[in-house]
Amino acid sequence: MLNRAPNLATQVLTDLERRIYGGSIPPGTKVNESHLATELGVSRGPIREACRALESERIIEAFPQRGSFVRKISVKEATDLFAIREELSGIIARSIIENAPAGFADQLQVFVNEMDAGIAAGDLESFFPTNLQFHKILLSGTGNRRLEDIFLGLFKELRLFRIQSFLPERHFPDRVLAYNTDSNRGHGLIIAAIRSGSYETLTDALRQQVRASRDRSFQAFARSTGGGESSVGEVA
Amino acid sequence: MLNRAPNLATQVLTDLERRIYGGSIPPGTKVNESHLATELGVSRGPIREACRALESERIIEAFPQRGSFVRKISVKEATDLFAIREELSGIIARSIIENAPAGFADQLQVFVNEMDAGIAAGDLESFFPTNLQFHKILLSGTGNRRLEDIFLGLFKELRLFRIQSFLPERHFPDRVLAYNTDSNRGHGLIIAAIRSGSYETLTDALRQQVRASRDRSFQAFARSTGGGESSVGEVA
DNA sequence: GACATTAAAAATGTTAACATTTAACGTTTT
DNA sequence: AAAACGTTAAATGTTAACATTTTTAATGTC
Repeated sequence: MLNRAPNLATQVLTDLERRIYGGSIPPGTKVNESHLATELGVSRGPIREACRALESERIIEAFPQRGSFVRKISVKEATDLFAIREELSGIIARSIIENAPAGFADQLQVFVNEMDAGIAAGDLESFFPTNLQFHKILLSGTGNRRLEDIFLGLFKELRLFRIQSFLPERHFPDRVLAYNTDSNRGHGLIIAAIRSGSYETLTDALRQQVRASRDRSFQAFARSTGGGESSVGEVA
Repeated sequence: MLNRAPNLATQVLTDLERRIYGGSIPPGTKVNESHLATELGVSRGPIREACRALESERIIEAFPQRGSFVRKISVKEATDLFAIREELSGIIARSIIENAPAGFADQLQVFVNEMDAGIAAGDLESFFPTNLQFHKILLSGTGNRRLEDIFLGLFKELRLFRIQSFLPERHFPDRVLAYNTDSNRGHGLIIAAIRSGSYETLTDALRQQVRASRDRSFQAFARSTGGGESSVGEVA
């Protein structure tokens, strides 16, 4: 195992999250406790604890006596998630304008540059983690810890939805890169809005980012439908 | 154990929640795995799973090698939670007006009547569970499952905050009953707003309910401060 | 009497084994 | 060949025991 967390359950948790958001355990996949335990060199206890946590985070779904499966997000669910994200734009913008420290925009710019570099290098793997980092910092600017958690939860759940669409497009890197380019352009507008100091401008930028993200996601999903049942396997 | 859930961890989870929201395990209390296991007649495995779930739900806080403690909610945190609840009023109102089925208001009225009856009978214990039921039904009217979960999560977390204030007032039942009376009056206004079919009216009613709830909570907290460190014990 | 030291007790972290249920497979039957 | 059955393998649910750490209590010292 890679990290040095205080206990095994937490290590398993972060490792599982990394795999799921990395796409190596796609939605619909069963998480086999014994196999995963053997692979990670731990017993099933910590695995079960990690799965309970992921279940509460709505990342996996557990069926009694059947096992745990990475959740599949339906179009209806994704629509609902995007709607909530959009609705939170106002309070996020207001909180950031009121609470964000000096140099906050510069801090965010670093991640935008990093994502741009990744795009230029044709790197498909690094965008999500860096994007997540960007949003973590962005939300930390609100000073509202709970708002942070809620938004990041929605963000991660929507990642599952995108994976369903993008996995079939893994061999069309240009599409993913185009998606990332658009997304990162939006990040730039958010930073500009923060610099403007205007609550309304930032709200608009955040709402627009959510809408654009939603449209891109649904377009990708529409393209992927047809092979829509997606691959369902078993892991570890 | 009282319920017939599919597995022990789920049973322990619901039992622990009932105890915590019932006030028998107040914020700050440590949850002793061994003691609880003995009391419930199960091993520590299911206990640890339930604790992991409660940790993800932000009900308890786990410190490595130290144990799990029922969370104490600070005034700052409560303020943040109320702010998010208020901000969600718009999308909740809109979703309910658009999606709620016929007879929805009548369905809610049942719980308001039940709470009124409890108040009249001087029952301090039944208000929260029934109030939770009211909000569960109310939120289910949105048709947005995730919005439901987020709101109920905030609602439960705020319950922890209120418990901190109300436990010292346990021997001033009139104060709690006055609180409940005010709260239930707000429920009536929400139902009336739903009947009106106006999105704006319902939004106002929901916002007003949040604000009133916040004010009442902070007043109770202010009264309880001084004995503010609250009782910290250990449980089962 | 307060403080540091140390030994005992208790609590958490972890594992391996057992019990029961579910899934998989081959066989038989129609 | 398809479906139903029974058997076997595998996976989940659960427990009890062990290892390590933390807490508590006792002891001794200043």
